[in-house]
Amino acid sequence: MPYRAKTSASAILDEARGQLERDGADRLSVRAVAASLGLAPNALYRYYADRDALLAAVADEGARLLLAALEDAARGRDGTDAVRAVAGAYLDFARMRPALYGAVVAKHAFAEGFHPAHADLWTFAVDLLRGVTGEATAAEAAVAVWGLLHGIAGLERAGLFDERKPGGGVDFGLQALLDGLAP
Amino acid sequence: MPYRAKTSASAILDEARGQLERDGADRLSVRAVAASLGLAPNALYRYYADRDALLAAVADEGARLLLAALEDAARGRDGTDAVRAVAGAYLDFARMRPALYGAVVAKHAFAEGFHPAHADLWTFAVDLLRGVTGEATAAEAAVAVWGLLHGIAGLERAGLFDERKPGGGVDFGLQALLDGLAP
DNA sequence: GTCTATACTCTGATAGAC
DNA sequence: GTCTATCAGAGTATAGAC
Repeated sequence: MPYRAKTSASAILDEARGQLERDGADRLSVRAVAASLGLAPNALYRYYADRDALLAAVADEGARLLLAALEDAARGRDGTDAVRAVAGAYLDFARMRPALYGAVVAKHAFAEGFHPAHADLWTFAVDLLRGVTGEATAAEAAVAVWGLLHGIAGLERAGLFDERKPGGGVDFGLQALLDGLAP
Repeated sequence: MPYRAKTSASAILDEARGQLERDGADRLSVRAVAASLGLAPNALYRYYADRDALLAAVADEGARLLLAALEDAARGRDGTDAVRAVAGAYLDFARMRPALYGAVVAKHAFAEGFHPAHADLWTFAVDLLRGVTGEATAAEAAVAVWGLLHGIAGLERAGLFDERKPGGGVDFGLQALLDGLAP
């Protein structure tokens, strides 16, 4: 074996995630990742088919990290308390790791192929809302709550609240939605 | 005047919007737009400083089109009826013109510089919700409703609902939120 | 003042040698 | 599994034709 492995899929993934979080998803470059690892410009193609595959792997890793943060927030709570705590953790994640969050919820993040971590996120959300609405409408409620959080995060990132920030707009909306969802 | 103008800012904008809606924002190329207009690869730089400026112009145009669609939907209605009609029009716009919608709500769409069309969208949303909640909490309610719609649109685009579609998840969430907002 | 020609750098990607 | 070499395409800067 004239050429021994100098890297690994996980080392590449770590470096790619770092660059994505630092510079944004748009500027994630296969070549830059390779250079940071001391490799030839195309060495990564042994591990990931193309740039999109690398991005998808970063997104899956991000979904795992997000789920872990949400589970932490929910531990020891239930009902609307749990939802409120999870909502805070969700928005914190979106605020503190915007590029990684963007990759998690990017176009086709859920649909394309099989993404176990994304499926786990969805299962977690439905389980969480089951404690508020009961079994019958848990899925619909999960869509609503997740939608509200995702939307708030997106509008925040787009800068809608920069100057005309309505104090506590997030809590207000979540409270109203939980009121409306109460059985 | 030895050289008559072969193009104009609005012709460039139209062609750019067409290519963005056809191929997606990622693949909007200054060179391709120039080629479609029969110009040299870099002729557009007389009209737009760089690719980002062109993209911002397309986003502003998109915000104008979205606002027009929402105003159409609201005409002749008020209260929760108006909100429901506008919500339908909003999601239709996001579904039928996904790339343009994405440009309207993209990162820094609202914050960076002065975007009159985006400000008009925000004003419209607050006016709309004032008819439901009254003056005191109209802004917070607008954040909540817009957030819900934006989030649902984003999760739809990401493919969350592709196979486990909860029937009428959107209507369910909007209804719950309106219930919670009712004074 | 408007467009063309040219060139530079960076990107993703492929082919084939070792 | 990694390398070198190479390609096509992108954004963009500059110089100059008219």
